[in-house]
Amino acid sequence: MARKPVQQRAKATVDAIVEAGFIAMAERGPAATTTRQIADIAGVGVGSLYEYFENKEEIFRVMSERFVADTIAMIQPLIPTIVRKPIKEAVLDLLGHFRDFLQANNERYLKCARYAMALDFEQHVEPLQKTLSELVTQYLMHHPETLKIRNIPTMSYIMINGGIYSVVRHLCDPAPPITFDELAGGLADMVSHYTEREMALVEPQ
Amino acid sequence: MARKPVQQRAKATVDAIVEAGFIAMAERGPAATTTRQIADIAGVGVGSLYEYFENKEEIFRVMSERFVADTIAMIQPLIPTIVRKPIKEAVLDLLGHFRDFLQANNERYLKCARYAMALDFEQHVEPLQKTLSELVTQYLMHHPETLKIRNIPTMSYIMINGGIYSVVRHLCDPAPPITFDELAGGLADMVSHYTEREMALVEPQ
DNA sequence: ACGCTTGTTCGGATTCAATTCGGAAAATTT
DNA sequence: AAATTTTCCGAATTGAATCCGAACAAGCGT
Repeated sequence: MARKPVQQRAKATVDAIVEAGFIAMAERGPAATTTRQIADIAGVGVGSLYEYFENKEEIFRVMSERFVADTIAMIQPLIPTIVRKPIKEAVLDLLGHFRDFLQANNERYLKCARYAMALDFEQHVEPLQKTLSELVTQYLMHHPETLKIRNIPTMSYIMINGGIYSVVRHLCDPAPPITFDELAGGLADMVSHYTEREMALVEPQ
Repeated sequence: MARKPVQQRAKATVDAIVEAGFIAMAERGPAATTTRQIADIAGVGVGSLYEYFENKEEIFRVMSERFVADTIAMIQPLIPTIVRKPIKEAVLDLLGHFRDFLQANNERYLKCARYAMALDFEQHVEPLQKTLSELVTQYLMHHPETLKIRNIPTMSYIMINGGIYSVVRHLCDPAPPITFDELAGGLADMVSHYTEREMALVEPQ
């Protein structure tokens, strides 16, 4: 950000620009949105964009950050409930909330996720990964028997990355080969089967 | 493509442009490559780009298509060998080849995959998905006992999407939290455990 | 080999979006 | 209410993408 807004009026301008960024991106996609469009939607002059943002990229960057922060804020309060559920229900619950979140406001965040996963690829989603890792850790602590599972960091990595991508990809697909419930159920089965099999393998020793 | 090259000379020009596209993309990333750079690397005038490509985007599109086609050509001959192996080895084998393929030529295709997954998101990778689905089908036919598994299309969808993304993401990450071998082993365990657990569940009936 | 048609190359001219800049307007401070 | 700081703006600049028509090369029938 080139300059910090100090007056109330300026803060409103910054908000309007970011908001306009979401609207423009949802309408035409990130590549096709111009600075003039964003400025028009926000109701400010083009020059104003550059008072608070280095360039167009930074507007998208701030949008990504807000998206990730909102996602985390959505997940955090779910954690206490989720960690007490059986594994399969826990996954289904989390995925259901995630889908609703992505689709809210005319899929604002779904479109953003698609973009965030594209350009940044790791930069901004990292805090989200961290939150989900935290969720996994807490889940394991609530289910001590699962602590025997090997390779927990690896499986966590796979499920978080693969899971997020599969869901975003699926929701973006206008003609998906499977339903969302099948996908969610599949991911839940994947986790629960892995857990059960691992525990069965370790038990005999 | 605006026009088809009919003479040999023109075909060479088209090839040089696509080749230059790969080089420029590997050096600076897709967003920072200009038409002039591509033209300079290819050793042609900027105007020549537009003889055979509608616009810069189309150059990237053709690159994506070539990448996917090459990936498929890499996988096809592996199928007969892979389908005869135990599930875990089969996955490890496939992933190893995939990694080597992505990293060849100074990671040319890895950089391309990152981009292909970004903008297109489904358009051009679809043939690859199809090839991998075919591989799964053939694998199942060589291991009839696995046909009892439920939700095969769903699991196939998850493993293909989540697997490709996890691997590409991991290879792009300059400081990955786990090693590639751990990732590959984890994916292989994921598949094999799921398979074993599903077969155990269906057996008793 | 020669003229004619078609295919190819090129780089300057054009278009369009991103970014800059300097001054006007609004808010805040003195 | 003057001075100072903050904010806003849109015309001007910059640079990249794209167009275009002239010049060059290849194929082809005679």
